[in-house]
Amino acid sequence: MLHQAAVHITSSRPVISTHRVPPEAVNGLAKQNPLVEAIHMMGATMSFPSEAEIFGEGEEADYAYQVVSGVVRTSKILSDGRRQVGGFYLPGDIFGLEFRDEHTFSAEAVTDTKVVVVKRSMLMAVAGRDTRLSRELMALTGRELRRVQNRVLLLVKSAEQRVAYFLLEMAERARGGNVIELPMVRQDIADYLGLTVETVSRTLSSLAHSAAIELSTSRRIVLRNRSALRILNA
Amino acid sequence: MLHQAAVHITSSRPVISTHRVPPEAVNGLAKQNPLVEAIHMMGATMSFPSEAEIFGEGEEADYAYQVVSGVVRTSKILSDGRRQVGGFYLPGDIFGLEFRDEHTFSAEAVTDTKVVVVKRSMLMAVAGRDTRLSRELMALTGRELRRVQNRVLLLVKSAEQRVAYFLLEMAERARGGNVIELPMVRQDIADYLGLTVETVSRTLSSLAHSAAIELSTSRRIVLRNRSALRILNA
DNA sequence: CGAAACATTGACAACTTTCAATTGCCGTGG
DNA sequence: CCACGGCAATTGAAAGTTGTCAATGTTTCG
Repeated sequence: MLHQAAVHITSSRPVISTHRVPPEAVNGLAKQNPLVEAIHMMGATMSFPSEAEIFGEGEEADYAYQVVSGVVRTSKILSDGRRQVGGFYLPGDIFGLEFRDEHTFSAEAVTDTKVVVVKRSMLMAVAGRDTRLSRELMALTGRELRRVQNRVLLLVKSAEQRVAYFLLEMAERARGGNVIELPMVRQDIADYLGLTVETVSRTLSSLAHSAAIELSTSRRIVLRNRSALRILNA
Repeated sequence: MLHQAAVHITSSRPVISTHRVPPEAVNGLAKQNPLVEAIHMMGATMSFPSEAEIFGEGEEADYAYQVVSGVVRTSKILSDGRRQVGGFYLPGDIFGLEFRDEHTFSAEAVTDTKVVVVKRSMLMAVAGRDTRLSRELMALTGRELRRVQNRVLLLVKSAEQRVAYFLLEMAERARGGNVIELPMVRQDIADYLGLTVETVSRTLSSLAHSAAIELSTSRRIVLRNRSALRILNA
């Protein structure tokens, strides 16, 4: 039952820069979203090197974050030593916003990463006055809840289904068409899907053999037959 | 991979009664909770016989519900025919409140059940004026999110750990001390934990052999050694 | 270039599901 | 009241899936 768990300890310090990032810089979805606007108006940008911790599990959840560039993962170490990855956040995604004073997960940079940080109290204060913002916060929460519920549904499926789902999800979110450049290592994927690295690796190989995907390099995957992947998921 | 799935089809009609239920009637937690007060002020009570559907997956989520008596489960049929149970709701618990217009899960009465129903729009209207209520709604959402996240952590554990967790959770929520009167059948438990009935049954038998629990009848379980169960969870 | 980290593959073990049979429980009707 | 039927629960045996351990191959980066 004990999978190996990859626990990275990095003490790299983040670089804090005070200049403002124009909202348009992020994924183009900035306009018309009051939440994104608010974050960029009031926030400061910070840079984290690969594998650096952005915040720790149990720390006070005083800030909300939005990815500007790079990729972030949230994770939690289970009592048996394994690690569960809560999710991956790509440019434009918001993370770290909690409904209680402690972070449930920790957050780490998967690659060199830039994020915008804003104090939660500030966000809440504005939300008290701006209905659109508070509505947007509700919507964000709803999406987050749905995302976690989908993970529950995912975790009762077979290894093949989980991996197929992961590939389709990444392909859609990263918008690289059929080519996926994975920013994370196999261990991250395994801990996200509740599998071992070996099972993830074997499943990918098997999907490659059945011509559903192509493994150019271990980090670059091409979807050759999306519907085959979707059927697995079905 | 295909477990058997228990799909119950019942066409029993609910009984709608218009009289108000005094808030104190519910679990004693009514006072000081503006959300519970609001529900009972504005809501109507409905009765559902065992296994009746309260709302269906995909239906419009116009109402929020609170259990008065009995037990409710939410569930979803997966494309492969299996069923995933989202959660069990005991007297006092609120369910069916969504952030979008469709229900993600369906809800059924596990036993004969009485619930209070309130229109979501009414709740939201009041929340717009009453800060305490809107704060309570946020808190409820936060708890729900945490609950689902815990289920994610649960589903990556062994069958024994899942069953132990389930027993401890039920014992705590039903407040029967060490005696648990299970309102649901084994299939419900299995679909909640992402296991098969056989595995649940075997695990319970094994826990009974190791003297951690006692199976008086299949519906009545006595916790004999809570710390043994907790260690499994650890 | 070479070491270290990452990824893949194989063989085997452990856990869970599947299929099948049996037992126990409970309500209904004779 | 008891017997019967039906459903729920348990148990057994076998198969399938995933995890574990170990070896080998590959990539990355100083």
